[in-house]
Amino acid sequence: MMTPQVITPQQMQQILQQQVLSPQQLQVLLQQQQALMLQQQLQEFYKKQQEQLQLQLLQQQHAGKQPKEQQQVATQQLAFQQQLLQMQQLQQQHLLSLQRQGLLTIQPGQPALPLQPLAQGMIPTELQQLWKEVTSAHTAEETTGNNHSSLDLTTTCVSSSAPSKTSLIMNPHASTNGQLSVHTPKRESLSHEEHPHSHPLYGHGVCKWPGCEAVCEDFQSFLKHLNSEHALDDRSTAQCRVQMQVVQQLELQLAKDKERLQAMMTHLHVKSTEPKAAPQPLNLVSSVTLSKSASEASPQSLPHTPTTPTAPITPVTQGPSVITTTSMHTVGPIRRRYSDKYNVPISSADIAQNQEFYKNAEVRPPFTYASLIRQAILESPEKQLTLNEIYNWFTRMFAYFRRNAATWKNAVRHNLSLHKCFVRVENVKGAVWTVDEVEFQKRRPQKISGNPSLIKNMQSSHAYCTPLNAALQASMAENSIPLYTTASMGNPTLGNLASAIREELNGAMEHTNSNESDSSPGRSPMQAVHPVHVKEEPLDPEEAEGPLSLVTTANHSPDFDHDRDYEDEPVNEDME
DNA sequence: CTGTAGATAAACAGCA
DNA sequence: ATGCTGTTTATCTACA
Repeated sequence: MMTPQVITPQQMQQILQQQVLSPQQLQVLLQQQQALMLQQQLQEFYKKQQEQLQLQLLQQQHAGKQPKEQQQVATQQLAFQQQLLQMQQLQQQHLLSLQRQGLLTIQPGQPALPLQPLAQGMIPTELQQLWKEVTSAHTAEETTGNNHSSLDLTTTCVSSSAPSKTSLIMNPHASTNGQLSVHTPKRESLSHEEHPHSHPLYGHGVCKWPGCEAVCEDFQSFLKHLNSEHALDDRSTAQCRVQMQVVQQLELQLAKDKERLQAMMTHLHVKSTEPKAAPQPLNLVSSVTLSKSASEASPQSLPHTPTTPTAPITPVTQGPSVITTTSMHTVGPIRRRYSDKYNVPISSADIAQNQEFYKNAEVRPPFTYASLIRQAILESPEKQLTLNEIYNWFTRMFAYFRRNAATWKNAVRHNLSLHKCFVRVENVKGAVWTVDEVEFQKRRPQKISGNPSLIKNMQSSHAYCTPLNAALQASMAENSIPLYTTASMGNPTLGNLASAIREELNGAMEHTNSNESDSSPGRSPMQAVHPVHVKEEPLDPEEAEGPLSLVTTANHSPDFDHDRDYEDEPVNEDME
């Protein structure tokens, strides 16, 4: 059973679901899978990236001579670059996740192999760096961790079920338990890299254990916290599993994006000089950007991209990524508008991925304040939140909102006051804010004009079941987007985020729906995303399967309180 | 060009 | 006095 062979996601899910194996066994299994997949993926990825870059260079040379074609090509390239960036991001995230949990350790000899030859020219510096860190972290952990492996998953894991796991170490916090004070600097916290105490689970003065984020003044208190709050128990184990799920989702997403990238490359190889591509940019843009980003995919907004609205491009790294041509790393006050909505991610996997992404990367979420506030409120058990709880939600869910508190908090208050859809309700313990769903929908009545019947449908249907369901249903109806009911419902966070995102999609979708739903030959933007099919069973097994209930239990375990300490940014936040 | 919506900034009042 | 909460106004930008 432990043969290091890549099993299918379904199999993995099955195993996870049935829980026939002990958590430890599962983890070991997952490690294997992840390490294997990761290696494969990275190899492929680098190959493709290299190819692509060469292709782009060629194209650029050609395009320089043919002004007319240049535009198309440029557009395609932009989309393409986005895709690649996304891939990078995904890779980074993936590695980060694995690394953060200590799930990933790579055999010292192996990882460099596919990299070395490429390293000279093409590999993004951050990836190289990452590899170095991963490998060095491995050796560090291996040498130190072996000496005093205290009570942690590794110990139990290795001793109980997988004695032969020498190449893969699953070790969430061996180093911390073992008083390893100087840890290999992790890319995770760029701004903290100079700090002597750096830990993948510690950054910005908060514990980065998934869903925790307790404030720890210094590294010592963090260690204490880690040992007391995240010792080996059911909860930690569950959370660990959840994190594995997250990683798995990322992997799935990565696989899909790779496919897409492949298709794009194939397409460009074959047709890059074909004149037919004239109307293409539009379709290309809509489908591609829908999946992610590329505000610059629109030719008009040339050097202007004020920030990186949605593109999961972590500012985590120092060097600009190789393919980036424009400055993609600014994170500042910006004004994003509807254009952003075209960039909104769509699939369930995207959502999961992005949720995790926004939690960790200081990238501005592509949603309006109103949508976010609504989301926060709808996510709450009672569908009502105090202002402070809303603040907390923002900081919890989006790394971006862990800074510039004065600005966005003001904006939140402003939005609460301004929009009729937010209703203040006097409560025993003060005032809470609720959402008037009808009002919220009213905000842009004409926008859905492309589909009047759907509006009625939705408005009557969401009448007043739970706001969440209403929102989801409405969104589903409006956008004809398949909703992975099990997944979304299983996990309020994902579900609601999904609904938020779909909400934001309204505008964009209405567009594409009314204007071009059938104008694109084989791939309308919607189809490009997913086959239409509403609720119930998870669609293609790679998508939404998975015991998301797991996520729920872990993320919302009874004693899981995150509203505890979300004072603004953990004080000393004045980087930049 | 105009209207609308969102983001941001800021002034201000009420309250604890 | 201070900080938080909530309201309101103004300005700017993006977009249809």
